Amino acid sequence: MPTDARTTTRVRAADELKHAALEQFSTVGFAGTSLQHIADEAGYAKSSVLYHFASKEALLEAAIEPAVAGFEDVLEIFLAGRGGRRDARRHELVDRVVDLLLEHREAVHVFLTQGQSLAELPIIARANVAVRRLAAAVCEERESVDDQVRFGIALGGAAFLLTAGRTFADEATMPTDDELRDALRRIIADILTPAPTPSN
Amino acid sequence: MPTDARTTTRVRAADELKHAALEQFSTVGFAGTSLQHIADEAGYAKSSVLYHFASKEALLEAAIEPAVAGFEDVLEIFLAGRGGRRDARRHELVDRVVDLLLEHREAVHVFLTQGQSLAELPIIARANVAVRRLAAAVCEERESVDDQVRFGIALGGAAFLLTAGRTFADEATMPTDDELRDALRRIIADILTPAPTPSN
DNA sequence: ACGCTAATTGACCGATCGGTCAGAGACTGC
DNA sequence: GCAGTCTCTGACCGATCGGTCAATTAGCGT
Repeated sequence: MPTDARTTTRVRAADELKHAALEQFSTVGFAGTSLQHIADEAGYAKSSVLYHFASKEALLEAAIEPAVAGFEDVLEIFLAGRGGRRDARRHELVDRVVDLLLEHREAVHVFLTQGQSLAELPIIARANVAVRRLAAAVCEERESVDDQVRFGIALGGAAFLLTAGRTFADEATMPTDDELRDALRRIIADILTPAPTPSN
Repeated sequence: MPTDARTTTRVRAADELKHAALEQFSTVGFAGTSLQHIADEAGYAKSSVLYHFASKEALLEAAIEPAVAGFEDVLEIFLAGRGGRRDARRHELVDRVVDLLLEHREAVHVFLTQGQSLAELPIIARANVAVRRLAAAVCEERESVDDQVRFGIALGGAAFLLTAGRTFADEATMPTDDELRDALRRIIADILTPAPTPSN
């Protein structure tokens, strides 16, 4: 059993590597990222990356697993919940998903935009299942084209905004995360509710 | 001056390569795509790719330039237009952008999601400028956080839906492009119009 | 039939890829 | 002080990367 000092050292190195890896995976893609570059960014040698993680795929899994687990948790909470009206439950779901997006924005961007090409990796397959179940839960029995489009735009759009969107943000007008959280909660709930006639 | 047969042959080869390249660039990313794989997909040798295009970067430029030019055109039409109310002009802009997204979905996905990491390439820099100008045009003088978020979600979400979104689409429920066009026009216009009070 | 050019290809180049391995320091418990 | 373990590293491996080049094939006008 390792000592505290050892544990923190090991954990810190692994965390630094995961963080550097996520940044690269979400901007240049998994296939386009080299272990050498990740190591350089984090201040280690390439061999050190493969000491802490068995392979490039294992590093990806370790980096995005918390985000995938978060989606699964949020989904189960929503599916298990019986109390409250449908509106309230859905608002809760949106709030939780927005929190997830803000906390794990890079990881979510990775498995949303590369879920196709990396589908053979178990962790990505898990993420794809979670996203599909989330879509089914949000659209419920209504499976019209509009509902699918609204869900896809809301989820993909939020993920885009929080990562790639920074490319197009004006110089000093970058909103804080709290401003973003507030805006995203309102706007996404708005998008998923198809402009109901006010008396509905 | 080449003959018709020669021209069509040359054009067809270049088009096949551009099409194969776009599919790879939009799914695994520019850095993660190899010329060898592009050549294999299109049925040519790697040397042939570099015969038709001076470099990997030149291939990217040739593949996405029409999409970038389309954005620039749509933007200028919108900025030059004086007639009609603001609503009508904005609806026209949305319709044209949706058409662009449907026609050039892969190219748009490329420069939206990789505009950060490829910013040093001239064609990508051009695309980034066009997107920024489009954002400014849509939000006009109103530069609230909400407006920026709505624009980012609408554009990024639509691009996501049309490419990566297929990963999560249910088996046989894939809508046709015409259904998508119709839904996108209505929903995006809806998203960009911040839930006006009905009597407004 | 001939020469010319466009189109395509395989062989090859240096660099970099993901991954292996033996060993060098650093720190632990004894 | 010493053995043991954890962390980290450079040297090295076969494969693949983007790119060059000379040679081959095919089709054109004359």
